[in-house]
Amino acid sequence: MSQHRHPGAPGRAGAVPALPDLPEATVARLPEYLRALHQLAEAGHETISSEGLATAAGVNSAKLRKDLSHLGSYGTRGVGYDVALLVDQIEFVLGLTQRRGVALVGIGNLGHALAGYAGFASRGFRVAALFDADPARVGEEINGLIVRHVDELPRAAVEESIAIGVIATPAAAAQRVADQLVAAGVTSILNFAPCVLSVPEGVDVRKVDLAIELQILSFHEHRKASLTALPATGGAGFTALPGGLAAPGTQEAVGT
Amino acid sequence: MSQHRHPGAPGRAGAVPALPDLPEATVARLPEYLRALHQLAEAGHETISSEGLATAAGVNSAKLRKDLSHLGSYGTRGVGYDVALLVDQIEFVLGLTQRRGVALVGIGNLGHALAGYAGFASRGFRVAALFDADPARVGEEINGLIVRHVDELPRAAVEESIAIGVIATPAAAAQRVADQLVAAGVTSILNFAPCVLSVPEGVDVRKVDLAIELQILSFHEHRKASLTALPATGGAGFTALPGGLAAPGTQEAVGT
DNA sequence: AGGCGCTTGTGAAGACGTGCACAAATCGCG
DNA sequence: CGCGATTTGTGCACGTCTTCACAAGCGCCT
Ligand SMILES: NC(=O)c1ccc[n+]([C@@H]2O[C@H](COP(=O)([O-])OP(=O)(O)OC[C@H]3O[C@@H](n4cnc5c(N)ncnc54)[C@H](O)[C@@H]3O)[C@@H](O)[C@H]2O)c1
Ligand SMILES: NC(=O)c1ccc[n+]([C@@H]2O[C@H](COP(=O)([O-])OP(=O)(O)OC[C@H]3O[C@@H](n4cnc5c(N)ncnc54)[C@H](O)[C@@H]3O)[C@@H](O)[C@H]2O)c1
Repeated sequence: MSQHRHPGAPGRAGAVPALPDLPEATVARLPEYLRALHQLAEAGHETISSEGLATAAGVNSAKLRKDLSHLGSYGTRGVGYDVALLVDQIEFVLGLTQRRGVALVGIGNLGHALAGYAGFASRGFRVAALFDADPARVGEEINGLIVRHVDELPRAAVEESIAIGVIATPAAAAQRVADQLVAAGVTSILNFAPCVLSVPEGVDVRKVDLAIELQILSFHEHRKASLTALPATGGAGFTALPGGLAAPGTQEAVGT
Repeated sequence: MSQHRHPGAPGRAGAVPALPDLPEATVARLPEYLRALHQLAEAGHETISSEGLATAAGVNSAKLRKDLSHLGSYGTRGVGYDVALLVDQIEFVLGLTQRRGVALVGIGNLGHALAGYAGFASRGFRVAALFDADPARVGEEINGLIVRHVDELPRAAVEESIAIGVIATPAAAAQRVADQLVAAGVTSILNFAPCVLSVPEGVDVRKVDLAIELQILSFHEHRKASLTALPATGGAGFTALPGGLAAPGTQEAVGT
C-alpha cells in the first residue's frame, strides 16, 4: 500500500530505479505469485516459505525462488519471505503502484461481462471508459460508466489517461479498433477477437482466445482416448493413480 | 468435413492411428493455424505457402513448417500446402472430428456471455449443458438451453457426453466444482476463476485469468516508461521504426 | 556461545523451443 | 525433355527455461 522504496540493483541509484530485465517466463508468473500472496496475507501469514508459496501458486519451488531472485533478494534463510514486503515488491515491478486506466472497446455480449467484472478493480486497474460503434449502445450506463462512441476515443484516452485498451469487438472490426487505439496513444492491447493484429513496434498485444484453449484441451482429450484405446482393458481405465498430486475429491475413470 | 483417413506414421498401421506426440508448443499453435486456414479458404485459396500461412497466423515461417512437419508431410515443394487437406489434418489431430460437448458451470456475468458465444459452435464444440448453484438461476433459458442445478451434473454429463467442463464461478467455489466435474468423469477443465485447482493425474486444466494478462501488459508498460524516461528526448519517442512489421494505421509516440 | 535444523540463493546440467540456412523436391515453361 | 524458379523439410547452432542439488546464511534452542 505504501509507496515502497526500491532498494535498487547493486550499483544503480537513479531516481527511476531501472527495472531488472526479467525473463518473460518470470514476468508471466509474477501475477500468479501476487494473487497467491494476497490470499496468504488474508489467511494471516506474515511470512511464507518458497515451498508454501509455490504450492499456493501451483509451481515448482525452485522455479519460484529463481524467479524471485531476479527481483533482488527478499527472503530470509531459515524463515522464508515477508509476505507484505514481497507483495509491495511485485506490485512495484509490475507497475501496479499506479492504478492504470483501462478502456473497453466493443460493449456486446462479452464487453458487458467485462465491464461488470470486479476483478479488474481489485487487482490494480481502473475501467475508465467504454466504447462501441453501435449508436444504439452509445449512452447506455454500465456500472456507473456511460458507453461512448468509439470516435471519442482519442479525446477520452487523454482525459482518462488510458494505458491499456481491451478489444471485445467482432474479429472483422478488431484491426480497425487496434489502429484507433494506437493512434490514440495506447501502447498495450488485450485482444479477445480471434484474429492477428498488426501493430507498430513498441506496442504490446496479448491475445485471449477461448476456442484455442478448448482446442488444446480437445487435443489432449483425443490423445488420452487413443492411448486408453490400445490396451484392451474392459472398463477400469486408470483406476489406480501412480500417486503424486493429492486428489481432494472423489474421482472416477473416464469410461464410467 | 469428411472423416479424413490418416496416412499413418511410418510403421504404424493400427485401427486407431497413434498420434505423433507433438511438442506442447506446437499443439498450442495448431489452433491458430487452423483459424488462419479457414480464413484463407474463405478467401478462395486452394493452396498456401508456409510464408503466407505464417503471416496469416502471426508466426515465423520456419516455425510453422517445423510444426507441420510433426504431423507428417502435407506440403508440396514449389507449391505449398493444400488448404482443405491441411484443415482436415489439423482438425483430426486436435480431435475436432467429433464435436465435443462442453458444460458451463456458473452462469453469472461471464457465464451468460459464454453461453451466448457463437465461437464455440463454429470452432468444433457444442455447448451441451449449463449449471448453476443458485436456485434463482436454475430454470432460466439461454440460447435454447435450460440452466440446471449443479447437482444434476453427474447424470447430465453422461447423457450429454460432456468432454470438457468450463468453470465460471467465483474462485471460492471453483475447487468444489472441479471436484464435481472430475467425479462426473470430465477429464478436461477450462478455469476462469482466479485460483489454483488441484485435480488427479490424468485430468487437464487450463486457466484463463484476465487480470494476469493485464498485469503482464502493465509490466511492459512500466518498463517502457522507465526506459523512455532515461534518454531525455522531448516528445518523439520512437517515430522512425526500424522496419519489419508493417504498420497499417497511423501511429504516435507514447508521450504525446 | 555454539550447534542444529530449516530455508534461501544459485551453479550447472539438461530439456525444450527457435530460427537460420540450405539441400532436395516439385512445378511450369520453353 | 531439361532448366530455372519456387518452396518444403530439416540439420544445426543458439538461446531460453526448468530442475536438481547443495553450500551458505539465519534463527532458535540449549
Ligand atoms: N461472448 C463471449 O463469450 C466471447 C468469448 C470469447 C471471445 N469472444 C470474442 O469477443 C468478441 C466480442 O464477442 P461478443 O460475443 O461480445 O460479440 P457481440 O457481437 O455481442 O459484441 C460486439 C460489439 O462490438 C461492437 N462493435 C462492432 N464494431 C465495432 C467497432 N468498429 N468499434 C467499436 N465497437 C464495435 C458491436 O456494436 C457490439 O456491441 C468477438 O470477437 C468474439 O469472437 C467472445
Ligand atoms: N465477469 C468477467 O468478465 C470475468 C472476467 C474474468 C474472470 N472472471 C471470473 O469468472 C468467475 C465468474 O465471474 P462472474 O463475473 O460471472 O461472477 P458472478 O458472480 O456474476 O457469477 C458466478 C455464478 O456462479 C454461480 N455459482 C456460485 N457457486 C457455485 C457453485 N458451487 N456451483 C455452481 N455455480 C455456482 C453463482 O450462482 C453465479 O451465478 C469469477 O471467478 C471471476 O473472477 C469473470
